[in-house]
Amino acid sequence: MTDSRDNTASKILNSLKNDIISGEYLPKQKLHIKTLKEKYNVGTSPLREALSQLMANDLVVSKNQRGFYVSDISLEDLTDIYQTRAKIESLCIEMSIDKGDDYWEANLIAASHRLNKYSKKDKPDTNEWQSRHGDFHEALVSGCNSPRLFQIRSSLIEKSKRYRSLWLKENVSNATTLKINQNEHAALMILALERDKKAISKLIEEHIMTPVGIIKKSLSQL
Amino acid sequence: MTDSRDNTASKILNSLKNDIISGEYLPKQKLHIKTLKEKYNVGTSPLREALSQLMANDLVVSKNQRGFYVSDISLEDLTDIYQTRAKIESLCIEMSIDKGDDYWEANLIAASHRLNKYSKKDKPDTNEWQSRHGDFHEALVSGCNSPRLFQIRSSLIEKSKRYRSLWLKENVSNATTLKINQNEHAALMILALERDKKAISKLIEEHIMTPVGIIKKSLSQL
DNA sequence: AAATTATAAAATGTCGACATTTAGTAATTA
DNA sequence: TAATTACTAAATGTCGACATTTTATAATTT
Repeated sequence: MTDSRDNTASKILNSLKNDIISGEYLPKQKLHIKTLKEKYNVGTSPLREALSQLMANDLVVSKNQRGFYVSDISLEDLTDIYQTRAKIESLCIEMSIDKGDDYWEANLIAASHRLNKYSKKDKPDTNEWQSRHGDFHEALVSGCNSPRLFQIRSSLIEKSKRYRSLWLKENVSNATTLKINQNEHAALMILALERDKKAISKLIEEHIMTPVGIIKKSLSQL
Repeated sequence: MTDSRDNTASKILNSLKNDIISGEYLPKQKLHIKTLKEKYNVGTSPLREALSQLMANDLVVSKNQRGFYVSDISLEDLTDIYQTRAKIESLCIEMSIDKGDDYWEANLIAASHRLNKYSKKDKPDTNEWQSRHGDFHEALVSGCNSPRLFQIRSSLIEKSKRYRSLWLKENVSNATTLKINQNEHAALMILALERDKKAISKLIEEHIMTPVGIIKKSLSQL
């Protein structure tokens, strides 16, 4: 992943981004230049270049002469992110249904099967489940074939992951996530194969909004 | 706009962005560090920080040890940008219709009036018309009230402006732009006030896609 | 002459230093 | 004691220098 042919700024960008998304740095936390330089073993320039890119991604904010901070979160933003994400996902799926071919269908069925099997496991590994879960949803939208829309989707997922991470930090167990919507996934696949745009739009929006209530509750008591 | 309390990187970012969007720097054109430093009278660090942010905005790309380039354009990307933009705009308007109140309606009527009046003028100034045109479309979506969706919308508009600029560069006259869709705007307003989501979605998507054919033709013969 | 190699020039990306601004602490005053 | 001021320490943002890589040019070889 981190090609040695990449420059320092690119390499450090990923580390920093992951550390912010995973919640290692908390919202509003100051990102001291000196500390980061030592932690990631880099000089000033590449570090600031990475931070500049994160600013453009809304993960970092900066005030002149007062340095960089992890961007703040809020209940309003949580709702806005997830709602927007739901609408975009719905859009992607509708376009998938319009354009998706046999390969899209086959790939979707396969991804669904992999997720289903793993969901029924006794002691499922969270990372593996999340990976399969992500793959399933990607299979759903993969027929849409719009790079720009995908980019928007990815960027929103990144931002929502931040909220999810912060929530997971509070709740050690995440059995909730795994159980909440097992049958919804099956329903989504069926509706996709039936090319029922209206029904699948409704369902996917609800599906994506499901965690919001839980995260909201957890977050508001901090 | 360019606050003196901003740092050098922020100030130069806007100039650079505008120069790329307006087509002063052409697609694939190399952005020599030394040249830019002299042109904008800045040092290495803030310049590279600005370029880093533009990378995150997809206006600039970079290869390690081979510097920065204005990101390329293509017919496929042109179509993708405008199509995505059309879908997003449609989404914004639908949400506007759901949430828009009396103030939204009033503001929309006012913006429509300002655009209409100016469109009937003898010798309209292009900039003034574009300003009023932009205001009208913003009035349409302003009820949607989702910062994140607005941000996506702005970013797409920026990217589409690039194509429009390149096209304008070829076609000195832009009377086309002004005349193409005068009555569509009136229709959009009426449908908005009637809260006819289905009809307005269809119309706005067509409306936004209108320039694509023209730009495509102009661009493909370069 | 075409292709390869060697050499020179130019450009990139990184670093550490420095001036300037901000934040923190102690001293002063009311 | 609380509030204001003066001072010190820390941190930021910018610059120019330097090592490394790439590109362009000339020389060599087949």
